[in-house]
Amino acid sequence: MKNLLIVESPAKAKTIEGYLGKDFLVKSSYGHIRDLVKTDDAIDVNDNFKQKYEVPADKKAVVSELKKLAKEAETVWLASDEDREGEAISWHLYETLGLRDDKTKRIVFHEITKPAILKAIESPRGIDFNLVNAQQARRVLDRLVGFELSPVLWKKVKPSLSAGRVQSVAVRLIVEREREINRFKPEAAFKIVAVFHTGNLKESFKAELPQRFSEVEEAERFLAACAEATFMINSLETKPSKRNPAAPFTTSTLQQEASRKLGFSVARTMSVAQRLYEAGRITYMRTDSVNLSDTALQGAEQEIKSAYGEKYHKRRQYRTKSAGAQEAHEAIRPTYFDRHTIDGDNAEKRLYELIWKRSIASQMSEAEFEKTTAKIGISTRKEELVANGEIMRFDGFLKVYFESTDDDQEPNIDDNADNTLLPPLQQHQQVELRSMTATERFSRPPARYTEASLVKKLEELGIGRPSTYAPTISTIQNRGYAVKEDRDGKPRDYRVLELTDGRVSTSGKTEITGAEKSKLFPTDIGVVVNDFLVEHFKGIVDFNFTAKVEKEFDEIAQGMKEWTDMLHSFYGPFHTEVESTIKHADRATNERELGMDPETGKRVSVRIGRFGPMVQIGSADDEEKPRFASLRPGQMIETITFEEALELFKLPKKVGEFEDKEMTVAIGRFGPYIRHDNSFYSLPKGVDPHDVTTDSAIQIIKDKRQRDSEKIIRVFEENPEARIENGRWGPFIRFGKQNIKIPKGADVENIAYADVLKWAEADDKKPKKRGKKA
DNA sequence: CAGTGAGCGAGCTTCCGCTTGACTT
Repeated sequence: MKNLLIVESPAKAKTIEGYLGKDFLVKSSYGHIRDLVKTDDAIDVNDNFKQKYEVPADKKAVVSELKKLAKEAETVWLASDEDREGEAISWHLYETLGLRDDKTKRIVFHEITKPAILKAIESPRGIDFNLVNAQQARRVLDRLVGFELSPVLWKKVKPSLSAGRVQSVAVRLIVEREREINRFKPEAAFKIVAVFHTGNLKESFKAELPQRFSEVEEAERFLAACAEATFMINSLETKPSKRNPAAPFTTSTLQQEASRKLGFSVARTMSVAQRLYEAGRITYMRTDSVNLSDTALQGAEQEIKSAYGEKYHKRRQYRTKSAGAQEAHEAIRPTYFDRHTIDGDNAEKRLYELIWKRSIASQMSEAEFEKTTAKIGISTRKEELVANGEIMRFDGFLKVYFESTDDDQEPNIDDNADNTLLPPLQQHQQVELRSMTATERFSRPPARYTEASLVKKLEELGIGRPSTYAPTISTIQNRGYAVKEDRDGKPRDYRVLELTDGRVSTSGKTEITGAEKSKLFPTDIGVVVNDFLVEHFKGIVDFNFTAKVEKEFDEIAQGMKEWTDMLHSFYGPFHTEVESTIKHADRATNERELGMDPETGKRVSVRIGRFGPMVQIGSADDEEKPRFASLRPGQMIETITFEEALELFKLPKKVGEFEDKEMTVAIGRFGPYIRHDNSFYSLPKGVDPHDVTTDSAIQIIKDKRQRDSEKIIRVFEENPEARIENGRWGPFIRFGKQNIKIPKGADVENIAYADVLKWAEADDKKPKKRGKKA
């Protein structure tokens, strides 16, 4: 074999092999092949941060194969990515495979196209050790931070916790956003919306007052004045406007759009994209670049011109906005633009179409609009109402794609005065008022993060990389620092003043506010850890810490700074801080005292207990044992009120007997329920668990039994505990507490009791599924 | 789907970034 070329990704290797002739064998390193040993002695801080590396077990096979092939090859081409990590991979390969200078060449390319690769082969270079040193500084700093901070948390908070340059900032963002929301006091103001017509009722249109009234009396006076007024078009202005398409996808923008448009978690987006990439449908999905190769630009142009026509095409090159982008790859795009859709499962199809549309749109002409603004004078007031109309003159890129935004939560009522068509109007024309409303609206707190909007924020801060966004989001949830949840909203009253037929009437309405879907909430442990880190390691969890060290990594990469110098000046003060925190800091807690129990006169306090957040009445020193209750989902130590805490002790509650067995009402993980004879009966929606009486509890139990009995297909004579039932996915066998799947091909009508026993035994031997941690 | 909440202490936990399978459902 003449040439061995090594890239990072096996899918990439396959593609490149097709571009190069028989003289090249193309193989993959599967990312990094070496890492710091997992133990605490990986870095010798007293010997210039000397590192101990090892080939992890799952990389041994790859390394030995590459080693063998490298020995046989005349020339080894190291073609890992052109960024810090890629350069380090080349260096680790060079060292680990025992390569020789005279038969090793380092090449780089930013796109997987034939011309780019051939060109790269014509201009090989050596390994850039400045870049390698920058990566070592990054790697060592992250290890030092993570492996010194985490043990501090084990001592001062609780074992197994973790902290790091990236994850701890992610948690901080969530905690601080939650506090902003808790502190937020909504301000009410009245928004005026009018409907006019031109005299012809069919030609009606909406207009809005730009300013709002904070007092109801002001709004009332305004409406009353309008009742007496005549209205005239004071000015009419028509302006052309344009909208440009968004840049093609990067990892972060793909995660955001897939979250908004398809409802995917960031992890789901990445795994679906990985499948598309491996199937050769899209380019590499972990990228921070918005750049498209010439091949791609040509492909898009050809497809747009043939599918939509010449005037829809406009060649565009985008520039990256995010700091710290390393741009080792292209933007995420389809490999073949003429494939509008692909085969595959539903998720694959939908994600592919999103990528196809976004990429195609990025090379299309702008959409053109004509925006008309009419200002309407009021004879009895000096304010003007404004009506906006918009006509699309040319759809351009909107033919295939429009980008959604994050702020579509809780849309204001009547908020769509924009983007509508206005009837033909003229200056000084009189218009007739049809109706006018003043609606009480409230200012909104900042939005909680979704997984994707948190990724966006991290990217803006330059924290994390395309390959780590999804894992980071998972880590902070797995460690119990944050949870992704839905929360019900609360009703809120608002007032509406209405002017019709010259009279102002007031009515009260109710809306639901604060409902959340799939948002990130901090947990109590997340709050404690965050506050501890902010107090003792302000520098590390500072939002600019990464940006600051990245700047130094860049200087190292340019050969302007010694990587060990940088680490020395960081590690000295950091380590001192770690030592003194271990020695002097108090154990972290967020215990709060809420007051005195009116019944017993004992202290009521909240804190994190062995099994999670809890309320305690009384103390361990008391003669009488203290009482405990766990907090409910959605409740937090920081925000729970005295009343809510006492409420937790009212349940579980005995509500009488039925069939000689006690009935108990409690709230569990899935909501309120009645427990009776070791069975659970959920309360119907809307029933307050405190209001359940003996009679209503019996009724709920009977109802549930009735519903269950309707599901029973057959009870086995041999054993009334064994029966066939209709479940959610069809019939199954209930055998005492065991639920057994009916094997494929079995004749449901003629199952014998012997079959049941056989299947039950087989089912018992199957490994039990791992229970999720609560 | 409960309630549980002491203390002792061996041995363990943990970072970020680059890549996929091997798993289970």
